[in-house]
Amino acid sequence: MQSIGKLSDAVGVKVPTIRYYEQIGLLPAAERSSGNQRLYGAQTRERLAFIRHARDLGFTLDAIRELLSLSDRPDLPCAAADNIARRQLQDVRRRIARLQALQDELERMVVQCGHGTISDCRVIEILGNHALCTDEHALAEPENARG
Amino acid sequence: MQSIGKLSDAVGVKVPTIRYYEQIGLLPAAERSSGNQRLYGAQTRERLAFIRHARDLGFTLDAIRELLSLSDRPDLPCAAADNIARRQLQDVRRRIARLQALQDELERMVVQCGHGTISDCRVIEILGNHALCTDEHALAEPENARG
DNA sequence: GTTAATCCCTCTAGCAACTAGAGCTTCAAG
DNA sequence: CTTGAAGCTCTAGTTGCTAGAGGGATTAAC
Repeated sequence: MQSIGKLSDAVGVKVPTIRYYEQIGLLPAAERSSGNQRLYGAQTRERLAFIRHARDLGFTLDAIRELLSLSDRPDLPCAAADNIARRQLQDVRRRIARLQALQDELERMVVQCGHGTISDCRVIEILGNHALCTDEHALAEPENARG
Repeated sequence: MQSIGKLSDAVGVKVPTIRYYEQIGLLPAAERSSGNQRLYGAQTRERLAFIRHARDLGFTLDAIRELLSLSDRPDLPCAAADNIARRQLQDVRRRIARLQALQDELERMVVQCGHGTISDCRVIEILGNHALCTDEHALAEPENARG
């Protein structure tokens, strides 16, 4: 059994974050030592590694909760988990496309800098102008919850 | 001059969000009608459109504040802006790299999913197992402030 | 010219997903 | 057996919004 600090080091999730995950029910309430300190076994460590990895990949805690509940019932069809992944993939592709456009503009700006003033740069114009957006971007539904 | 509601519809930013941007100083204090309601002209509308797109691209409000400080002073020599632009570009490149790794992994998941039950599905396994990560992903520095 | 619907106002409180700090207890190394 | 790190609980702060209460303004219909 590991202390919370060792678990933190092993998995790469900060101590308060682990406690937070327990608090919101993503991790089960940990066993306690005689002195009331949390103790973790392999199972919880794996679960935490799963959570950490999914967070790194941009999954919300709600999506992770969903995935974890699925993994507890492996007899269900795969489609549910697949749907979550597909939704994430769509979002990621959209973000990459937009960032690519911005990267192009910023690169051009940096190149052009040194030959004039900011007013020559098109970054502001590009970002302010709907007409210059890609179709994908222009049609994007209102985005939220990126907090 | 537009009411806040029309502006909201035109730009695709919710009314309370516009007021919030004013509150934190991203937008100037709006003109008011005789009845104390906010009125907006083309200039603020463009500024808001800029903010919206930059947010869509994943920039923090602080980064946007910086970019806006460029457009607020287009007479500055590019040398002054060069630094900011380069830093933003670095950030964009890092973002793209991370998202690309994420995209690859999600694509792999979706391909491998789709037959059978969750027990056959590798989404859970892939997310739980660091060894299956791409190098890029495995080496990613801890991400934060996504909340 | 009034009434109803719909906007708009300010203010406070809440969300996700943490993070930081205070003030105290427990553990492990020397 | 001390001392310093690590743990505990609790509260409050962060970012970027979002929702609601309780009221005033504007507009469209009658």
